[in-house]
This record gives sequence, structure tokens and C-alpha cells, in this order.
Amino acid sequence: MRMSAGTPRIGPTGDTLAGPVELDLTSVDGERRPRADAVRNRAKLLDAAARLMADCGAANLTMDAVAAEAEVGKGTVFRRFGDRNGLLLALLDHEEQRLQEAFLSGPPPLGPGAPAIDRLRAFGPAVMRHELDNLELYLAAEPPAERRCVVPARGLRRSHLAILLRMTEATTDVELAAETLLASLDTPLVHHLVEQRGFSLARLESGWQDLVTRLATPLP
Amino acid sequence: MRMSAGTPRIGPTGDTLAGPVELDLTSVDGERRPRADAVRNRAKLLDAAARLMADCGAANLTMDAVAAEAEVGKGTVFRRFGDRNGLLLALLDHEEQRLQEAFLSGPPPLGPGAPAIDRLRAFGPAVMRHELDNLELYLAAEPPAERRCVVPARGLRRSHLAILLRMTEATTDVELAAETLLASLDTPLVHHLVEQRGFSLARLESGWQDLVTRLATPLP
DNA sequence: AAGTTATGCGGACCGTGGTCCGATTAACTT
DNA sequence: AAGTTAATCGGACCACGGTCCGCATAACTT
Repeated sequence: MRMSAGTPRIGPTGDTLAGPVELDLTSVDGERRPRADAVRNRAKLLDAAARLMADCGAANLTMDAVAAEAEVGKGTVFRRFGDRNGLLLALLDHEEQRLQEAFLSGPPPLGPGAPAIDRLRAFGPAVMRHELDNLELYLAAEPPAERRCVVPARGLRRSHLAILLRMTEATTDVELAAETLLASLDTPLVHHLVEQRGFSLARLESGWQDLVTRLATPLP
Repeated sequence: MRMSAGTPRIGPTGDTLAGPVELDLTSVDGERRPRADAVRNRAKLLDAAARLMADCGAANLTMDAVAAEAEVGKGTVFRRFGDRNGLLLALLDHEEQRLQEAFLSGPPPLGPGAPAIDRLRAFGPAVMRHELDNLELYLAAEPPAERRCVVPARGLRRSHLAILLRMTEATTDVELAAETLLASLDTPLVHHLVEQRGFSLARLESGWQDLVTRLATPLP
């Protein structure tokens, strides 16, 4: 459905020697350096999207409108981001990176420096808070069923959890436990619990702590 | 968004006595008995939808096509089911009921008669198997983010889990634990684990058992 | 049986997501 | 500097989900 990607790639580029060093920089695997207008347009589009999002809310963010606001053809939007969801995901990326920094290299107990179990305990609340802070975006960018589990951000969270779990004395199937933890942080779920069912954030957080404890403690 | 439902309802029906008994049957709360052609069309639509689903797959199930196949106007489809998702949900309903019967009144250990902990242990595998059996439908009928947690089927599963959990010696926040369990059975998640990540069903099942055990066992 | 009402019907209509292909132009070659 | 190539651009185009409103008719009233 998406691009054949089967271009033979028998290099008729500068090849053997011509633009040697920087070619390594831009093309790790034979990729092409993107054209100047392409990156310019990408930036314009993201900017326009963010602006419209702020003004009209995510629901009214139409692809046509983004294209118009960015003064760019509609086709360009789809070329750059694949589909509406891709655009939203790209927007989300920025926020997500801040979260990632926090648990990859931020201060303990979330970041490195604290015992794994404490980092695990801190992870849930951090994610919940982060997602509730950027709720609209996270809800709007929710991918459709099949792709939901494959979104890169999820992958990172997943392996982070798995690594931490493995450092505890847990006897469980670590991979699965990570999935379980991940699932319990699902944005729409958390949102629903807080908004429609009246769970306090504190309750959710202590629920998370409890879950972590139970998963990281060997059964008697 | 859906019907005002504010009709005053000062009963100009047969009222005080005319069609007394069956009126109670059809109108529990003053509701109107649906018109004959309405129920006929509803049936025709569900039938047509099922047929198309079997033939072309869920992805190609367009509302126009269903209307045409049922020899009915397009408006009727939307009137009856609200939106595409409503139609899918209605289709799903039938299968879901079979599952519900199984854990509400079927044979133990899934149904009543076995200790709560065993029923809990049996619940996960039953749901997973059921959803994987009707995978296409369950995936297609996945509601969009906001409504996902509110779908009736989910409510029933939730309270069932909560009730069983309360019957064990669990010390946890039962409501939350039920949500966690529910989340770990999410159809797209299970599907993804099995298909893309190569988890065996057996592994998922024993993962479920483990999770139940940990949630239903008091912490030391 | 005929009249009245309000419920359901149907298909023209609209907005939006997504595709396609000819014109355009950046990057590389000579 | 001019030419070549291949990727980008852009907007006309399409399909599908969802709405609307005048018409038909089932169910109730007399």
C-alpha cells in the first residue's frame, strides 16, 4: 500500500570517489540528503499545524487547512507525513522527546542513578502526568488499532521498562510484564479513569506503585 | 450530538388501559415500540453487513455498500446505527454475547461454580481465544480513543473482574486491578504480541495467570 | 374506515482524508 | 555555466463517512 521501495540502488551517484566524507554523514545506508525545499516545507508545515492546533483545537485540524496555512500544496502534506496521523505523531514527537530525556538522562529517581525499582516506580506517574498535560495531542494522535503498538515512542518506553524490570529480582516474563505496565498507562485509559470515572491522579499513581511492586517481587 | 431525547412523554398512548400488559414489555420507561419497517430494516442491514463482511472483509465494508446490499437508503443505515462504528459494534454484539454467557452462566472454571481465583485464571485465556477467533471483527469495531472505554461489553467484563477480584484475598485497589487486567487483554495488543512479536498464545496465557496470581495475592 | 400524527425512509449533498500525475526545480555532472 | 536527472510540488480528482429535509407510511384516534 505504501511505496514499493524496491529501487535497485545500483549507485550511479558520484560513487567511488567524488563527495566522499559528507556522503557518509547524510546517507548512513545509501539514503539521499533531502532537498532544501523539502526540509523547509516540512518545517513550515509543522509550524502551521502547531498554530492551527493551538487556535482551533485538534479536532478542527484539517489537512487542507494545514496546507493552506503553510502556503503549500495538499499533496506536499501527505508526501511529508504519510497521513493525518503521521502529522499528529510528528507534532507529538517534540513533547515525547522531553519525556524521553527525563527518564533516559534526567535526574533520579526517574533518570539513571536510582535503583531500578525506584525508577520503575517513578516512571508511571511521570508518564501519566506528561500525557495528561498534553492530553489533546496524545488523544488526537492515537493511531488506529493496528499501528498503535508499533509507534516508535511506545517502543522506547517498552524497552526502557524491560531493562529496568530485568534489573530487579522479578521472576516474571519480563517482556510481558513490560507490556502490561505499558498497557496500564494507555492515554485514553488514564484519561477515561480520571475524567469519566473520577479516579484521582494520586490513586492511579499508587495503583501503579502497587503494580510495579507486585511485578518486581518474586512470588512466595 | 445524538437526538435530544427530550420528548415530554405525557402519555398519549393507549395509556390507563388499552394495550396494558405488552405495553410494559415494550416500554420500560415510556419508550415507544419501534415501527415494524424499522425492525425489518435493521435486520436486513445486519444481515447485509454480515454478508459483505464475509465476502469482502471488514476493510471494504462501506456504508454505501451495506445500504445497497440491504436495498435501503443510506440515511437509514446511519439512523439505525449512528455511525460506522455503531454498525460494527452491533455486528460484534452477537459474538460478544456468546462470550458473556460463557463466563456468566457457562460451566466452571470459567462460569460460576469454581473458586473466584480459578475463574479469574480462566477468564484471560477465554477472552484472548475468543477475540483472536473473531479478530477481524474485533479489530474493525475498535472505537476511536474517547469511546473505547465506554463500550458496554467492556463494562460487563470490567464489573465481572471486579466482582471476582473482591472475592479473593486481594488487598489491592480492586477497581484499578480490574482495569489493569482488562487493559492487558486489549484486542489490538494481544494481536500485536501474537502476530508481530511472535509471542505464543501459551505464553500470553501463562502471563495472564501470573498476573492474576500476583494481583490476588496479598503482599508480604 | 377514514383521518391524524409523528416516525421512519431515502437519496441528494457536503467536507475531509487520501491519490495521482504533469509541471517545477534542486542537486549533481560535464 | 549550461545540461541532466530525479525528486518535489501542487492542485484537480476520487471515495467514503456523515447530515438534512421533504415524502411516505405505520400506528394510533375518532
